[in-house]
Amino acid sequence: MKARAKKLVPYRNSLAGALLAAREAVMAPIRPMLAEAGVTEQQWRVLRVLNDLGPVELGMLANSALLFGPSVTRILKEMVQRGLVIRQPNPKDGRGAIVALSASGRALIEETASHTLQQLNHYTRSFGDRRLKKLISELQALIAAIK
Amino acid sequence: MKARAKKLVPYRNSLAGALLAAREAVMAPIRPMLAEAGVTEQQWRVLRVLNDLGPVELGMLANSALLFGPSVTRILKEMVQRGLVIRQPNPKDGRGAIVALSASGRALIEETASHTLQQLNHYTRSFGDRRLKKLISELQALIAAIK
DNA sequence: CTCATATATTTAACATGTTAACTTGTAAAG
DNA sequence: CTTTACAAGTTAACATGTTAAATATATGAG
Repeated sequence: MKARAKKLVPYRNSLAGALLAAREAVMAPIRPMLAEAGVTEQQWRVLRVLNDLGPVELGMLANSALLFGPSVTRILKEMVQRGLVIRQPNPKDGRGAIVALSASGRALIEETASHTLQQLNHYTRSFGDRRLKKLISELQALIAAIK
Repeated sequence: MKARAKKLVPYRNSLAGALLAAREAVMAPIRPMLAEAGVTEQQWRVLRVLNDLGPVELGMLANSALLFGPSVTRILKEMVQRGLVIRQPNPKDGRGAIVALSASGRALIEETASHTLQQLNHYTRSFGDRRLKKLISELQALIAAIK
């Protein structure tokens, strides 16, 4: 018998391992689409969150897009230059800033979403629409349970 | 009437967003434990996979630990120096190498797992043992479905 | 055997993740 | 007011992610 730590299951069967593997499997076909549109996965998250929330402060953006503050600073620097987002000082707070989608950022979302949603359709056909919705709600329930 | 393209849901309700958020929530309490043991999350994945599989080639290790080849090269360089793993040329293939756990690597796993498994217990108590197992198997089914 | 092609790993280059320290502005006692 | 504590972003430093190119060896066709 091979000496193996007693209760550890194989990594792919672990919670963290399954989550990471699933995320990788889901994103693998989507990343090329984002590359086609000229955005990284993180830039895409920023665009989506701005699309969800409208103009927001950087801290809120970072939390919502699951990014760190320094990453947001860096990522926004380029996105502002490319004209995808607009950044303005926060009139309510001299320390902070407000970021919002530009028209061209919005256009990029529209165009790219048409491709990624097609891929999502493929997932729902393979896995089941209801089943996929259930999986997502269970993930959210897990997050709520362990917080 | 033609089927209309579905709209983008809020990022946290998307499949990729829920997977990323769940992974982050699960790992947040575990990362400090790994830091305590002196390993990064990626080094921990390497140790776990070696524990699962025994001595393996680098390519297999990279795939199993969900790492890229260059990352494995870099990570192993330090782990070999620290004596956590042992690296030897592959007698069957002059290009490759074989990596295996050292005794101290195995000891680190044993000790750290006792902490991480305790945290996992907390998850199962909050979320339900059966429910958690079901979630993991659904994640694996999703991976299989979209491959 | 020799050439062409494929595979395993490394190196290099740059983007992002991650933590800590720093800067500036806000808020609240006193 | 002024002092002190806190909060928002940035900068800096280093590890890892990620792709492409380079190196070395293996394999198969002729």
